[in-house]
Amino acid sequence: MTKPVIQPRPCTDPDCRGRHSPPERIALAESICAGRGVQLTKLRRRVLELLWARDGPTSAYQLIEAIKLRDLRPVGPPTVYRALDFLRAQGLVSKIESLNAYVPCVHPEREHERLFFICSGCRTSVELEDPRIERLLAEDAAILGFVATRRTVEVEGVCAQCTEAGAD
Amino acid sequence: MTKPVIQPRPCTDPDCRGRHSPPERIALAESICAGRGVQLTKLRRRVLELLWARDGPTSAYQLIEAIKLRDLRPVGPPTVYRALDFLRAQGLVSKIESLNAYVPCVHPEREHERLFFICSGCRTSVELEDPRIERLLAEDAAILGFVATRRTVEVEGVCAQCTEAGAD
DNA sequence: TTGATATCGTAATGTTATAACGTTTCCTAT
DNA sequence: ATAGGAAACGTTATAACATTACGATATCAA
Repeated sequence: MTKPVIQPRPCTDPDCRGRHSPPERIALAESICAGRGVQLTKLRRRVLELLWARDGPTSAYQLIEAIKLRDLRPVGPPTVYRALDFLRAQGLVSKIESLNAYVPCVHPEREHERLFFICSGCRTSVELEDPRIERLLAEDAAILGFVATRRTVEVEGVCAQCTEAGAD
Repeated sequence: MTKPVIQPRPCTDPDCRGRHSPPERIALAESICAGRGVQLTKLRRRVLELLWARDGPTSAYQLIEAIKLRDLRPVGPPTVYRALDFLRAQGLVSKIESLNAYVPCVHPEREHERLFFICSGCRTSVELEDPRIERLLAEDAAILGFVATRRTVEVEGVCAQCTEAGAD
């Protein structure tokens, strides 16, 4: 049975070949967008960079704040939400529904569904792929005659480090 | 391999023995709460009844509207959110995170995790249990050393009826 | 250059959820 | 019965998240 591919930060995937620094993440995003004929504009790239610069799931309004503080001009909510919509559509960013927050995707070049493990101690999240779960969801959907378009799988709890630290 | 227990409305579970009319749902909730020594107050029961009276996931503010229209006194958001928190804690109601809306649980007496299939055509949802998915999530959590407390599994798409009707 | 399309800016508003604090209700011990 | 305490509820205000609507700008192809 296939082992799930574990992708915390830092990534433990042996296939990564070091594509982990922010510039490399952005370069990968650029190349993906170029290959698809869509534009990773300055603003969209900025939002993606900010997400990578953060420790955990980030709300749209935190992004607005970050841009206000560190950038040229302030932006309004629609501007950031449009950028997030684009990045989500390209699989570069995922929304954590249970937090109303956004995270950059670790391996956008693999067009897989993702699961998220969200620590309530340190407010970080870990992204995983598990094709076995995808298969079961597809099976259940088939039983219902349901045509699936999107999946949300989120597990809330306490990560190993926070458990050790006694925090929660 | 265990088949998932399918629980649409109307329920297809042969073990149900007809516990499906709203009064029976409420009676079941009453007995569960009594058994746990917690109170299903008038307001909490009212919110649960309203959820059962609806066709699909219902927002907190729709509940506030419904109470304003059909009941004695209007209530504020905190009142409804408190009732929802209680009902969720007792497993009588689930929140659909991807919709910010709430649904009554079909079989609260079974204390299982649930998955939801949400139709974007008719805006209804179907609740399922699939222990196999629970097992895989537990396994992935164990690999991460993650202690899980809550799960959210939601599949968005188009249900069989809406597919047939050509709607989407 | 012109027109078409995509992207972004801005103001206003809509929607979802919680904080803070006061009141009521109900149970229990005396 | 009644004082004390806990749980539930009411009320006002505000915080947090997201979208509508419309205009301005940029980009690119014909």
